[in-house]
Amino acid sequence: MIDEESSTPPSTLLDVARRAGVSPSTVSRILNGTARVSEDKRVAVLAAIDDMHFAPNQMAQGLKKGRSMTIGIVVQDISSPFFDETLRGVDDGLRGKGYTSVIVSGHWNAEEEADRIRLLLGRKVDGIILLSGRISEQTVLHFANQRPIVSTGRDLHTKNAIGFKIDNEYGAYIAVRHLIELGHRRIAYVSGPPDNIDAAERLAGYTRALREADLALDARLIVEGNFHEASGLLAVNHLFDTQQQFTAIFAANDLSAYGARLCLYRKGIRVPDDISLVGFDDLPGSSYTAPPLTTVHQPLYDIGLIATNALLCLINGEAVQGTVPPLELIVRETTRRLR
Amino acid sequence: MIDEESSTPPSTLLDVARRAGVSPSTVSRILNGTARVSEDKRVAVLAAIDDMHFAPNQMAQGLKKGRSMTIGIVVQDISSPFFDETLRGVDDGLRGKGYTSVIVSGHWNAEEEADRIRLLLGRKVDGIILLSGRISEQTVLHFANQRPIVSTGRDLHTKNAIGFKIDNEYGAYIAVRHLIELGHRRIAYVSGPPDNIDAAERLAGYTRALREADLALDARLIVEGNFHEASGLLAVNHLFDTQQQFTAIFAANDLSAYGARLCLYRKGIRVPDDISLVGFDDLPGSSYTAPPLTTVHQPLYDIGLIATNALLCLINGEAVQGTVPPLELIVRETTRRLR
DNA sequence: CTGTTAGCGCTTTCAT
DNA sequence: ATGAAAGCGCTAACAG
Repeated sequence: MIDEESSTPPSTLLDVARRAGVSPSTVSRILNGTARVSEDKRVAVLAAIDDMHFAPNQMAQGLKKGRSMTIGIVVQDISSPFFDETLRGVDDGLRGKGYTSVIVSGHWNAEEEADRIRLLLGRKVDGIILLSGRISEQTVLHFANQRPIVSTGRDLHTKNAIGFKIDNEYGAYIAVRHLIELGHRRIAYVSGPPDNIDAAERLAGYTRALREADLALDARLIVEGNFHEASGLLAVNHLFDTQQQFTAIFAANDLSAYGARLCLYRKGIRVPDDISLVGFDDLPGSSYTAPPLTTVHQPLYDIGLIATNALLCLINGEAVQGTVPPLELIVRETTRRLR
Repeated sequence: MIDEESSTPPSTLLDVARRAGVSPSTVSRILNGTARVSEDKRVAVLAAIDDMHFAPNQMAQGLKKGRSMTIGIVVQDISSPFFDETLRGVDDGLRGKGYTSVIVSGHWNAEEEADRIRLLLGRKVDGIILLSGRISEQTVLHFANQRPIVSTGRDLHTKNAIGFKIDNEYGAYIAVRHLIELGHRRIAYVSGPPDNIDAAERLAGYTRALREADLALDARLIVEGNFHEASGLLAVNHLFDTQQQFTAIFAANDLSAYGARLCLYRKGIRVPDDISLVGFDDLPGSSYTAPPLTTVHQPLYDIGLIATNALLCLINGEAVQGTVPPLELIVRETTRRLR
């Protein structure tokens, strides 16, 4: 291999200064627009920067300024459509602001999550966005006095930590009420993990909708899932194995709705003709399932965007603005009127 | 709000040294295991570190050592199941290695991609993984003499840049051959964007399979898509609008296969009974569509893992190891024998 | 085994 | 308007 292409040692601000025949401070001033510089020097420096391919070393800048221009994002799963949508919002919220994000995963584990936050803090991120965090509010607050934090899934509102929460109970409520309005009386529920707060709230919404309609709550119609496709399939299978009677299924999230739908397909049961199905999340793929899924739309993208703006505000000591749009039922083609 | 919880100014190595009554070098040595230190001092330092909640400033470390312990990942879409799987591989490949990754998106745009790479370089990443890059090989090589790069989608093998390429042509070939073996004669193709190299190669595979089976290539059966769901739906719609006769559809990727499937559903056409369908990618969701999708499995996760290991090798000047497993057809339930 | 010293590349007073 | 100098927090010779 020819070595002439070999690693150019990256040029430094000092190199540029020498080449342009000015002091380092002058170069720095031009770079940051910190002060006026005479036109001739400016031109010389810009030229030098250009043909030396100079780019400031962000680590040096960061060390000096005490700001890394990096924010940390904590997700629970590096590869899930759920987090993806939110990340897209974050990405857009950061665009053009000069910030970069580093994404780490807590893997749905409070222990690991705290660990990753410590890592981010060591990396001197300027702020943290916590998505579906598992750690306690107290822990969040603890970390928050090192760096500002905005978190989803909790209501927080202190000087350096704020949180947005969506109304899971309400979301589940409107989903089930929709089914009831369609004439369904026996509605099965594929739940989320019992230790998950979102799951618990959705269960509460399911319960309330039933109660308000004077429908009996039948525990046999509630099957535990874990938010993944496989659990949806298993859950519905279980419903059939135990010979439950039902005309509709409400799944705690879209992924488990997909699993439920596959189970139904396997059994030759038509959706929505024989059984209605509604999910929760409205993942991007849910408008392209066959048939497209009726589901509760979570403003995932907006949440990412709003959280990012809020964090930027906290970082700059500005007042935080923006609220999360409400949940909304998207009626597509997996539900229909009974009879 | 009570201010007593207010921002603790993060303690520095010097603080620790003072508190433990030793020199900064000693603390550094303990931190890095660089040299032996007497037991009593070690204990004192560790204690100090502990109760001052000290964590080394990575920016300072990085500046000094010239290594940021960060690698950059360039994807084209921050929220796509395709990149997700690969990122999961990268994440696992990095685990426990002390490296953090920063993910940026080129948004399927060569210009922006180059921009993001420059950004990563400015952030002093120790290496870059380029996923489905759009920039020219020359550009990659150019950047590569600043930092090692490993790229997917191209064959590269220089001192500081290596690339892995999957055999798209072969993948498409086995997909179509499967259909032919099942007795299909008129096989429609929903292509990818014509300027996309992967798409072009897949088209070549489709063509070869047809040719080898002495089947005529009918241009009317080839409809342009763009790798997204909507384009799959539109493409198949177009096929019907123009009254084409076909018994099977090969879609250039899973996402467009989903769209195609929805179109078929809308028209009341059964899959696979009336029409067979095969995709390309094997996204995680493809085993949970109804019916589960027959598709060409791309080892996305492995690609991420292997690319990461390769990059780590490049960074440490070690010999690069590992090859990407071959593509493989996963026969599920959207294809069936004709008649 | 341990402390002193000199920077890594940049920004920022402080003079001029 | 511009340069000299100090220093962000850490590591790595170099002495001892």
